[in-house]
Amino acid sequence: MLSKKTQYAFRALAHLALEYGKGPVKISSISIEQRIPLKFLENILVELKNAGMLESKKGKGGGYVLKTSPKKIDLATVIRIINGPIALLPCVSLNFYEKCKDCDERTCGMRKMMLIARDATLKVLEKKTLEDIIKE
Amino acid sequence: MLSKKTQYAFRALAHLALEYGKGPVKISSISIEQRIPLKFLENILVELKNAGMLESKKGKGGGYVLKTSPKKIDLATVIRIINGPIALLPCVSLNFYEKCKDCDERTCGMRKMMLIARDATLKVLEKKTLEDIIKE
DNA sequence: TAATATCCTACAAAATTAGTAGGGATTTAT
DNA sequence: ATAAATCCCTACTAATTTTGTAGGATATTA
Repeated sequence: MLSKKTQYAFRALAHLALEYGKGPVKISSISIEQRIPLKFLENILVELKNAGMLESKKGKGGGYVLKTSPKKIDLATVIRIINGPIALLPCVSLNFYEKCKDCDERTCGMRKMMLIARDATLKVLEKKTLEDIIKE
Repeated sequence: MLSKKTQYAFRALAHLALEYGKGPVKISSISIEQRIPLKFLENILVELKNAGMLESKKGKGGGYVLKTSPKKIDLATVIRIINGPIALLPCVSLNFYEKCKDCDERTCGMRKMMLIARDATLKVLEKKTLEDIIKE
């Protein structure tokens, strides 16, 4: 399951997607309109910014904007930044890979199945974007 | 990601699948061979039993057996028993559904995307079984 | 220089996960 | 009947992760 933090991230990003092209949006207004705790949201937006998904501007008139079009921001990328791995096991994760102790990867049946599951999930999450979320 | 407990569960079930038809297997021998903490494994096996996946026998010569053929035990069922929901959001879970507060389910774009992702994942996890895990 | 806003570090509370302890209940063998 | 073997139940503890909060530093604008 996605953490609450990740759900907040998606709400904030959807908000920014709707304002895309209209200039910076303040954290505080996202916080209020999306009902997300202000300071928690700050952390989230900084993380997204550090990951290269957002740009920020300080001072009056400042705020956050999406760095690229909502069409180009896919859901898998967002999840990886805030939530972590998408795969069900570390040993089948593309971006957070960790070898498992006691199994031989070439023959491990569990791993094979989890690879298939991962691919099926990724095929969706890498194709769908913020655009898909906001379009009614 | 699957919890460590769930990974233990799969290892224990794969073990039982390999012994399927050969009589009960003791917790202690699963614990040793699969390197799973004994008391923790006890909890896991009782849960699987209470969920109807295993049968147990007490006393000498006792232990656990799969209640049905490894072919009939799919991965989604195991995950739901030990790990919980497979969906990425409570509002798109079939077995652990919870309504989300601030969204209209008919129009929520996030929900639509997560439904598609869930279906893709489930299609794999409901089709693959313990048999698939143990067959080399 | 004052106001506005993001950014940084650190902490704290709550929830979940992982594992342990100790003994009770049931079955089998002697 | 009794002892041994084995699962089963309740409760606790420890570790980790999640969900925040606090307070101020830094940058920008007017």
